[in-house]
Amino acid sequence: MEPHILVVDDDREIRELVARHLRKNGFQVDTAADGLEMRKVLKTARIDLIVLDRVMPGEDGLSLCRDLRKTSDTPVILLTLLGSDTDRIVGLEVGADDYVAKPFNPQEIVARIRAVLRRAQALPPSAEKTREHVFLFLGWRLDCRSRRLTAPDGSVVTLTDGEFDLLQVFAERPGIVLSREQLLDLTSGRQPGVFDRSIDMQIARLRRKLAVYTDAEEIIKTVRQRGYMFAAGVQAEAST
Amino acid sequence: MEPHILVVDDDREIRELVARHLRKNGFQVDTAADGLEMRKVLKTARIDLIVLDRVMPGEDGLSLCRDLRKTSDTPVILLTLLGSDTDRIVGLEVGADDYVAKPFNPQEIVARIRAVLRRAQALPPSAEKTREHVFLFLGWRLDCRSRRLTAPDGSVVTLTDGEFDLLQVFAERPGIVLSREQLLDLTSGRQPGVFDRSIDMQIARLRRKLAVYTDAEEIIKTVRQRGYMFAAGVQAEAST
DNA sequence: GCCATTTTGTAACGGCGTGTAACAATCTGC
DNA sequence: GCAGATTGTTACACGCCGTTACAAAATGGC
Repeated sequence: MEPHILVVDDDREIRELVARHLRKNGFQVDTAADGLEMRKVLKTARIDLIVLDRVMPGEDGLSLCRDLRKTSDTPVILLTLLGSDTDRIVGLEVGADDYVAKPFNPQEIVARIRAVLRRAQALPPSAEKTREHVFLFLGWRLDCRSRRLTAPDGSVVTLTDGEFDLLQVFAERPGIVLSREQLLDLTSGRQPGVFDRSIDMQIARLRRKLAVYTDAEEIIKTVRQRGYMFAAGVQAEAST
Repeated sequence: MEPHILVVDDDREIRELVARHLRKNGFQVDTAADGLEMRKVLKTARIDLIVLDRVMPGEDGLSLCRDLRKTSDTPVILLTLLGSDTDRIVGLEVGADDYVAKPFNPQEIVARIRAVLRRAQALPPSAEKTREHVFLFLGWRLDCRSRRLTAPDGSVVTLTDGEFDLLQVFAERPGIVLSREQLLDLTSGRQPGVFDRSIDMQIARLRRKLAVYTDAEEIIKTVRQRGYMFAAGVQAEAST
């Protein structure tokens, strides 16, 4: 019962290099040169994990991954060129489970594959998934696990922990005016000596991210003298 | 039903200044010049909150506060001289609910008193307190809300979020060997692209704080090739 | 409507936490 | 003991976030 790995890369040399290393470490390996071949393999074989080159001619690894996620939970590890920060972020936003930066250490790939696989089967039914929620409002989508926020037009921003906490607090209380003090309490940002104007900054930063698509004040309204209010009708969804 | 505030300060001028401002804002105010008077007042009157000068001749505000915490939950606001960082930390470690730096704006005191009172009665029964736990092991004491760790000799260190999460994960699983990977998963530090050696760093930093009293390896043992293990018998306590 | 005052928004700075890389120390098996 | 692997440690860099200071906007009195 060795795990079956599918390596997708247009560069034949890298493909074979990776495949060889994986076989040497006890994996069953298939390869594919592009998205077409990949889908063909996926139809005929049981694949436990896909190693996917980030940049390929024709269908890019990123869009392949995003596409895959619509229909399948098969873990994906991205091969990205430089571990540049933008690459990292984009990789996550597309639903990859991990990534390895090229040039890579073969052992690293093996280690990451093992880690992802172990984790994937560690929570197979839906144990930890119970608390995974998605908030929807005005066409926006907030994924609580990845802390990614998707605008109605599909563009994505990743929130920091603080921004996320704040937005979640709001999303759980639409139409309620929350004072700065309440917001501090609710976001666990409450520590003695912290003054409530710092909430303003978090609000501003959050609004800046929301503003990539909408006028942010439509979503988080400021209520003079009293605080802020989340203005959108929200529905929460369990994501399983 | 105005709230009753007790102002404790050896400096008569400041005491009266504060008291006057508080009365002007609708509070009932008592005053005391030292710890003796304070205790006398506390025996005879219902006091909702204590404003306590940090530095006083004789019994210091800090030790008064620490002492108070052993028998009472009455909120305490410390008046500390400069808002120096050490002061802030020490204040928290002693169980104060907030502090105000001198020289202070009278409005600020009022605002902070209101905030602390509102919070105190916002969770009066034990609503949020259910999750408040204290872990005890080998004479150590870990308060989960304040993230303060008290050594058997009474010395206190404040843990960062990461250090706390790690220690809690351990404390919940005494005698179990946890791999780096598990630790990453359990401490929510798990993000794609993070390698497991970073756990070593957290362990090291945590050990450094534990080492103020014990040989840290006695508490967090390293199990070669497999990970780390919490070595102390633990009991958890609800702190209410 | 205008001006003084209060309230909120924002840009810039700095501190703190923490991941990474590089190196030192330690352990294991021969 | 010695080589190689594993773990500990130091130094550094980067990101998040609280603060400060100032600009913009709203409010109220006239």
